[in-house]
Parts: sequence; C-alpha cells; structure tokens
Amino acid sequence: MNLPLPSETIFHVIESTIKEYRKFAQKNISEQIQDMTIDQGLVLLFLNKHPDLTQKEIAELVFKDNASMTRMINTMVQKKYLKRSMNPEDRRRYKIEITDKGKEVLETLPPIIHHNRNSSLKGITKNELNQLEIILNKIKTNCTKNMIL
Amino acid sequence: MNLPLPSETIFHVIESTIKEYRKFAQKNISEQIQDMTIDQGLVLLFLNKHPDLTQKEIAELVFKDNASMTRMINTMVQKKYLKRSMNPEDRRRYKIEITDKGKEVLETLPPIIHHNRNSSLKGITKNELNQLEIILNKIKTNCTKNMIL
DNA sequence: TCAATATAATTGACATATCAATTATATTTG
DNA sequence: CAAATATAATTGATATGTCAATTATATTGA
Repeated sequence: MNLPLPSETIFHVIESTIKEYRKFAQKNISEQIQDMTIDQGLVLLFLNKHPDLTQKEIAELVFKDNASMTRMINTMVQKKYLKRSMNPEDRRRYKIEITDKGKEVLETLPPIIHHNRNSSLKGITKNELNQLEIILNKIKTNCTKNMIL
Repeated sequence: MNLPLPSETIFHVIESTIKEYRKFAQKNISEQIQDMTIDQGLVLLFLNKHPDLTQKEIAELVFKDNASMTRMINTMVQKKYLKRSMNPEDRRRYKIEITDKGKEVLETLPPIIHHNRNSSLKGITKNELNQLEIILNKIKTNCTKNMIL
C-alpha cells in the first residue's frame, strides 16, 4: 500500500490554512484585547446577535462540545465578560448575559475581525470563494453521509 | 459595523469541513484500533517513512508545537507504540523508534486511512482539488505574509 | 578558547478537546 | 398520574494547545 504521506494530501492543506488564519487572527486580537481568545470573541458575537442561545446551541456554532462550552463560559464568567442567570422558563438551561465589560469588547472586536477577514481574503474573487465553498461542502457531506454507515 | 456572523463566513466552512473529516476518520480508526488517535497515527506514518525525524520536525508536520509533541510522544511511549533512545550524534535530540506494536498499527492503519480519504473525496474531480488547493494556499499566504507586519 | 548565542526538548500553568458518567429538570407515554 | 425517556448542563479523567521559563547540549565568533 503506497499511501501518500498526510502532508501531501488536501486535508493537510485545509488544516494548515485554517490554523494559519487562526494564528493570524489571534495575534491581531491579542494586540488590542488582552485575555481574549478568538473563540471567546465568537461567543460574544453570537450572543450579541442571538441573546437567547443556550450553551448547547452556542457550542454547535463554534464547533465545541457541551463540556468545553461549560468550561469556556465558566472562564468568561470569571473574567467578567458574561453573567449566568437562571431561566425560569426551563430550569435546565441558563440565561447567559453579556456584561458591560463584554459589551466593551463588542465595540473593539468587530473592526479587528473585519480586518482579519479582509486581509486574509485579499486577491480572492467572489467566484473563487463560491467554488471553495461548494467543494468543501461536498467533502463535508461525504463525511457526514458516510458516518452513519 | 455590520459584521457577518462567524457562521456565515468561509472560515466557518473551512473549519467545519476539517472537523467533520477528523470526526469521520477518527471513528473509522477507533472501530479497528482502540487507543489510537488520528494524530498518533500520523506520527507513526511520518516516522515510518522518515525514521530520523526529530520531535520538532514531527511537530511541524502534524501542526503541533514542541510542548504538545513532547507529551504526545510520552503517551505513545507509555502505550508502547514508540521507544525513545539517545542520539549520540546530537545529545539534545532523541532517536525515536517504532516498536513492534507500532509496526502492527502500520499494517492496519493505511487501508483505513486510504478508505477515509477516498470516501470523503468521492465525486470531487482532480480539477476541483487543484482549485481547492490553489485558493486555500492564497488564503494561507495572505495570513503568513501579513503576520510579519 | 570560551563567552555568547542557538537549538532540542522539557516543564509548569492554565485553557481547551473528548468521552463517559452523572445531576437536575422536562417531556412523553402507558 | 407515574414510570420511562429525553434534554441541558456539569463533572472527572485524560490528552492536547499555548505560552513562558528552564535545562542540556551545540555552534558561533571575538
């Protein structure tokens, strides 16, 4: 079996791309906001737009599992970005609120993220982006479809 | 600032694709080899092809940092997949050898990985793969180039 | 030569990833 | 209604990610 090395596959390219982007984006965030990771920032953005999200729902949006999300929100509460309060409608869930400190971040963060996205996509056409999305979705579908078997 | 939500960006698509692939691949590996993660498998594949790799070099190939690689190899030594011995040429480095147990894995693993790659790329043309690679490399270059600034 | 610098690997501290088990509350169904 | 089942979140255990500091050895250059 002459298997190409992992470093010669498209999966390697996909993974290294997203890792480079994350490193780049994290660096630009850290320069302006200390103690703020990309993922914590994403949580704030989602909660800001959709305040009623449960932990489980946020977890899916940022590709974490529930356990990680519990701990991530713990640290964000400790760092005073978020506040947890009871949800009387369904006492299994929490209501998660953004604190004033969290809202400050929501002023600072969007321009940084905007810049990150723009400069990492510089020179790439709309058409290329569409192509990219279509092909990646094919791969993704193949993976989820075959998972069931 | 009307920033699109992270879930609406191409980065979300890239990240979700690689995560689905990893989940899919891990599942197929776990069914046949217990106690073997994808990344541990990749380390074995690289070491098999290039026995003289240092920990630092392996780390780069699988996108880990040195600290993670130290710990990963610790656990692989504990699990008897690898053996560390001194390198008399340069005593800062180790010589890392694959044990018999590790070699067994190298018999079992390649067909699984082959199947994982094939079925997740089913229906995708050579041309699409080329396109994919070109576009992703553009993004990656943008990130690394701008990192210096 | 030997002092300064570079490199490979480790360690500590803390955050996150993952899996399985558990708790508390809701919902469904016999 | 009560028992069975489902759901949201937590917890424990272990692995990995990341950063900074440290150790041990090599290399370089005055």
